[in-house]
Amino acid sequence: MEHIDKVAGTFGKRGESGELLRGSVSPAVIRRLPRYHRYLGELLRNNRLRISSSELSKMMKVTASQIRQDLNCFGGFGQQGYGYNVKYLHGKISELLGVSAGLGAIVVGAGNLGRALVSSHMFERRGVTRLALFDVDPALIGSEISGLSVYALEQLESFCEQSRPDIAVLTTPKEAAYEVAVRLAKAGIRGIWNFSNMELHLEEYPEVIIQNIHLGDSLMTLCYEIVSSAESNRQSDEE
Amino acid sequence: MEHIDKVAGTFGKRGESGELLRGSVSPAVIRRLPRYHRYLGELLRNNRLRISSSELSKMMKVTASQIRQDLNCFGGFGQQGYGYNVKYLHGKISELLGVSAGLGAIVVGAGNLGRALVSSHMFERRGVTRLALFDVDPALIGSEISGLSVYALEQLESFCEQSRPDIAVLTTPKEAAYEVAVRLAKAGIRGIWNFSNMELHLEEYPEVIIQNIHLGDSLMTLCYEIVSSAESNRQSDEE
DNA sequence: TAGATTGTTAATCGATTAACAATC
DNA sequence: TAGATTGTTAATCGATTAACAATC
Repeated sequence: MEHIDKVAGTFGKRGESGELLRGSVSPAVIRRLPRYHRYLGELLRNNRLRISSSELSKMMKVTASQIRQDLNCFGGFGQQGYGYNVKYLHGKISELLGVSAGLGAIVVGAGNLGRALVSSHMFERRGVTRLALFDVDPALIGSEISGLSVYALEQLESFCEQSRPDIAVLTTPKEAAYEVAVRLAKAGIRGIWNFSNMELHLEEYPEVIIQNIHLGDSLMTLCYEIVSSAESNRQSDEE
Repeated sequence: MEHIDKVAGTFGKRGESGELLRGSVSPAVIRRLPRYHRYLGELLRNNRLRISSSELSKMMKVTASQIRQDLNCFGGFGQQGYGYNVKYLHGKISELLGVSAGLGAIVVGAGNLGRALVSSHMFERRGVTRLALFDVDPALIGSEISGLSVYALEQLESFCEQSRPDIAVLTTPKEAAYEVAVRLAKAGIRGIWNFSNMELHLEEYPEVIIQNIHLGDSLMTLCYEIVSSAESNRQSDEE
């Protein structure tokens, strides 16, 4: 493994303080990072020591060129003639994705979706600590879901002041979403993972990073493709 | 409204049998359609009769050019000097997205996420009928969730033969996903909305459309951005 | 008609792929 | 060393934006 230590010491686009530079990387590349992370995690579990961009490209159904190009945005993670050390590369991408950053998350809205998300291993598996849930329903407040307390929404600010969560998962009805988002922003939240069906854009708080998720949009593109494929079949039948 | 009837009769890229052509439209455009649909639905609820690409562009934070370019892939839905008729355009996009196609969906896996999805209004709101759930847990089989029966997974094939669902929402554990997907493909499903954490690619059944959803990936890009913004703050502090 | 706004072409920008020199 | 495979530059492709003629 000594060659990897050498690589790590020699290459890599780093800031003065040694961390990896992320600033100027294109969104397209960033969106692909979690997928690399997943595949490398799988290889790691299978005890693979090394992988070449060409073998990985076959597994992931992307070009080897893209893999090399993407990884190189963050530094030279591989080695000519050898490929990539799976453990090392997985670790580097983990680092990029903040797996070791110790982020904490709260879930606002303890309905079906809130429960489903908080009950999954999604957070812990990615190094994110689940801290608490919040809801307005008196029947839920004070109860426990998946080992976490459900607090009253009024307690949001005091909780944030004490526990400084980084991420808020928003699963409230869309009517409440904007108000809650502003309260979260004021309370110093750093990112909002928004599943409420209201698209959020907090112009007043540009420092808060928002991911608007619309599961319905994804269902609709699936429907589009189903209906379109039916149509093209019908058309080729007619020919 | 007569001008719109005229537009509808005069323009539009249509096949011989009159339906809208979808075949050659770029994926980037298709992914944006559901968002147009949402914003137009909102305008419709607010009783707006017409909208120009430039006003819509301000609402949606995209360029007016992109809106016109996108909509024109499917035909001339607007009118020079007037803009777009909200109801007409919303209807056209609904049609494109298959809202009126009468698709039916089953949910395989009645865990937290399966329940959450099936309990939302997501399907009916988009013209998709929820038909049933399937699970292997004897405690769930025979019960009802959100007004739908939970069947044993063994009944999948017989149910599909009878009710011909178009879409299967897959929320099984990842170990089961591939086998279930193949069974669904054999049973004639047309699309799989895959939330299991296994990426599906059914090479043997290219006619089956698969949408692999990885919520964890989206969480990770949020983490990436949070950690990166912290880093760039730190760096500018140092200067 | 005059003003507005689309539809559409051309120009720009960004992302992907190909190719190959560097190098392990 | 020879073979393999990266890192990186150049070429291609696709998507976005700008501009304006067509036209309602």
